[in-house]
Amino acid sequence: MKSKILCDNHDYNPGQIEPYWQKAWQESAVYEPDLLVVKQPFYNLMMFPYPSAEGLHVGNMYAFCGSDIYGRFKRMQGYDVFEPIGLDGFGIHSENFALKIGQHPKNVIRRTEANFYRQLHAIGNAFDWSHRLETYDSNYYKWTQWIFIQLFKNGLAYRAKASVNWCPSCKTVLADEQVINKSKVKSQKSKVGTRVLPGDRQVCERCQSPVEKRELSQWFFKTTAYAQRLLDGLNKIDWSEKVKIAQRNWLGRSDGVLLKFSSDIERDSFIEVFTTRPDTIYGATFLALAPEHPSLPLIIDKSKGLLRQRIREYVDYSKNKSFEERRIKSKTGIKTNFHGVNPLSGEKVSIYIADYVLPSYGTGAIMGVPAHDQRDFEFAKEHGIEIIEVVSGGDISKEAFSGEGILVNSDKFNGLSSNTSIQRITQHIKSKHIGTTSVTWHLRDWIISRQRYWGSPIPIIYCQKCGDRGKSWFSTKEAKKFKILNLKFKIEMAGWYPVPEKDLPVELPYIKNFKPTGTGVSPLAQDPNFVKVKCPECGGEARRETDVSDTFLDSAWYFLRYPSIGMENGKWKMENFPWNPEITWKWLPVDMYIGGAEHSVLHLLYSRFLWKVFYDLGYFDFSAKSPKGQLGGSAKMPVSGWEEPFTKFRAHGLLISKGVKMSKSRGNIVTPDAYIEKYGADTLRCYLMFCGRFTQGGDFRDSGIEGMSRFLKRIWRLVQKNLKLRSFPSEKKIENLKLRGEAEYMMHKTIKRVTEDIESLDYNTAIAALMEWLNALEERAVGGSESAVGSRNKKNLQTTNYELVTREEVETLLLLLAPFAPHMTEELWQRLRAPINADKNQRISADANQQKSALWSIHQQPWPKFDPKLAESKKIVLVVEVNGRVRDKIEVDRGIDREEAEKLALKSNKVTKYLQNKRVKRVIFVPDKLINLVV
RNA sequence: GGUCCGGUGGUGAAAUAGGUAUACACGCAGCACUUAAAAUGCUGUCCGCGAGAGCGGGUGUGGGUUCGAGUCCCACCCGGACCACCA
Repeated sequence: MKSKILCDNHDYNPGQIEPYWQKAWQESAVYEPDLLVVKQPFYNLMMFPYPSAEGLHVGNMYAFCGSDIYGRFKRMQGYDVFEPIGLDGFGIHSENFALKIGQHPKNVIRRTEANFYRQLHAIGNAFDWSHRLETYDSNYYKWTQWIFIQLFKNGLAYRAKASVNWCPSCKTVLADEQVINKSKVKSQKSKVGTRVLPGDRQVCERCQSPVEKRELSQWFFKTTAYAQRLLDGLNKIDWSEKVKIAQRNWLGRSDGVLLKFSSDIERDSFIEVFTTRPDTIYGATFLALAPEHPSLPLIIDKSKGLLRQRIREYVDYSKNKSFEERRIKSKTGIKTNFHGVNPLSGEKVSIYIADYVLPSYGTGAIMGVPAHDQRDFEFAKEHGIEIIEVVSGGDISKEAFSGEGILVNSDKFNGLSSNTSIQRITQHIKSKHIGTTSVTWHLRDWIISRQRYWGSPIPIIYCQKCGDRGKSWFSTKEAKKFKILNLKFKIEMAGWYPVPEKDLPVELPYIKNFKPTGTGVSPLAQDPNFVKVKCPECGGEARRETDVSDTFLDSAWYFLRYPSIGMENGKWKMENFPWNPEITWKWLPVDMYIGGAEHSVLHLLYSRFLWKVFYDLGYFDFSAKSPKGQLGGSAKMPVSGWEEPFTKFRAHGLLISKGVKMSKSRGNIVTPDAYIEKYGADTLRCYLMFCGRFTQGGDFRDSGIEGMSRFLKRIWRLVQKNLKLRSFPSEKKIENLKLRGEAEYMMHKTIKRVTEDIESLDYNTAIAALMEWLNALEERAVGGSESAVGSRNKKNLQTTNYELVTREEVETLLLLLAPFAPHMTEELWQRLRAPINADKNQRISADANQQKSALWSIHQQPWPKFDPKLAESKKIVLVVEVNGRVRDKIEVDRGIDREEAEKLALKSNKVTKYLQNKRVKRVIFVPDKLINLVV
């Protein structure tokens, strides 16, 4: 390592300092803990970016810096912090960007990768660059494919027909997250008076055409099998409450009953419905089936003449209807000639087909209770169906009453409250065997397939020959080791085989015309060399699956991969298993995860799902008996156990610009590069964190950053002058100076505030605390007050006021600021620590040996400690109120008792003026805060 | 329509087991330094009345609880985020 030459200029020059220390840190691996050896692992993770656009904007930097500050803080607290970084480069975002600029994704990604990593270096985060990963690297997606295969073999990945979002203009399937509400678009364009109305259009994010539905065969992951555990697990983890709520809502557990209405469609047939309101069953005056309901073919078959024709037309019409039409407010539907019988009232009710009934929720059929459900109410009005009130409390002539009330028109349940009757009726239904209690979820299975190019090819092979004979992987010898007992599943999967694991990865071929085809087939289908493959079972001609997997699959496990990268040891080799057992045991689950709230329900839910699958499949079983190998090193005992991947998660707020959200369409995206160039990364980092509370976001304005620049310059000057003006021969003495009084209190108070504020991510107030302390230190330096420090040479004091700031204070200030401004504090720290050349009375550069010593950097120093007693002032301002109004403030000793406080309060003229000789009826005394005299 | 979060000076924002509202910073004004400007430093800066001490008002609106409410409760208005015909 070359000798470090410390910059000796007086001026703060971030352009010179920052690259210098970034290089030095990397050369001596300050941020690269030995994952196998270190004792106190702390996995500090931030959501990795998708390099889709023109580069990182300050919103991204905001998130990364916030995470980095926490990691640096933890490192100084003695943890061995691992803070990896990578790129989520596969997926529609990146592909769309490539389409937009008319270049191939494989070429674009090389440029964006370089640009992203350049920006990520420039911001000065404590990344461990030796563990980076890119999801589009075949060394990575090999294992994404492997994961797909494990799910397939365990019956958790299956193929089925499903309606998906289809954009007729872009001619492609869209992910759910690419379908947006038109009203949103409007309100973005003109802020004036647009309101979000119900039933707004669902449009394509890119071209704004209305999105349609299409029935396509898709691969699914069975997330619904884990619904209950995904819900239960939320209680074990320390996450932002709003994210937990969002997940609970998305999982959407509804408790209700499944109820059978006997029907005359066929002999002994029935229509089953789900309801959460069994108390309203007596008011069910019709049944409505989704057009996709399984009994539709039979109904059409058994209907006659014109009606048959009309039902068929209606079903076709609604199935192909765009979302826009189907979401329209009017409730369309058609009456069949069939009937059901209300199992409680015994009334005969008509069966309708109505497309406001969703096929994918509940049973795809509902009992219509117009009096107590608004949608049913509208439908009944339109179709002249009887409306019977069974819960009193509303006015059902105007609208449905969905609240709770007292039951009427409900036979023997009349007079009961909704709550009681729900229990009683449910009991009744169960005892009569006409229904059961049931749980329905909003969560649906995860559609994995994407008919796009830029993704990980789904590693599955289809063999027509085997399929015709009803054979599949599930009829192979290997499959017997797995417990897939569902016969129907085996039949449905006929012809499908996973790619043999030894053949992974299935490389994404270079396809010149990577544009979405519009035929519902991925562009990969164009490449015969890719498609043509031998059947792994019969050896005959077969074809590959040409869809790629959803990019959310790539990002659902990346954090498991990071620590293992480049860590081949013992029995574990990268090509054997995706994560090193020893390392994984030691480093996972993630200790702190920071990311955007926009991923509350997608990424964070998918990650939890996969993790639970891995757990069930024994991939975290690293015990000696496990086939995965023996365990070594010291393991951490995760607080949340091994069933959750992220022990702690905090959502950062949204950084807005000039009052509104940053977006391309508004043209208010701020890129960090120019700011780093002008002010330096440290200033930008501090300013970003000062904009507002980290978990709530902030407003980025150019004017504000100037103030932060001033703050850092003042720190620089304080330390620099303190260093320069200090006479070296007496340095020893200065070091021994003891703080006392106000100065001591200020220091301990500031350490306390900064420590607590960083822990709770309130970085803005942590910086404010540092500013307040700096103000106090400067005041002392300029004012020359002697009282703050121990005995001093008075003569010396006149010329060297900056010496009034002690070494201890200067060092503490730098340590507290280090997570926020890592480069500048490092430079000043090294200057303070540089040895002195006695002859020249100058500091000399630290040499290579010194900096090679294990803990040379400021970022490796222990975090300052505070004494809780010293962090409290000796004196406090006691507020004196009369009848709850502030009348005086008196300075008293901390810990003053009630009697003493009252005595002092009554001495104050300002107070007695308001008492006017009236008798004090009551005295409220809040220790060390206030005394309130009530007259 | 649902769920959640927020609404505090000219601006970004502090302060919640109920206890000094506006910390910290920006901006602005005045002053110092300068030939001048920049930079820097100092002083002032919630609003109204007042020369001043001081008095009164004030945390989206209207009520309530309390000795005391930015904070808790009820109703409403506005903004944002996420979800959305979920039975």
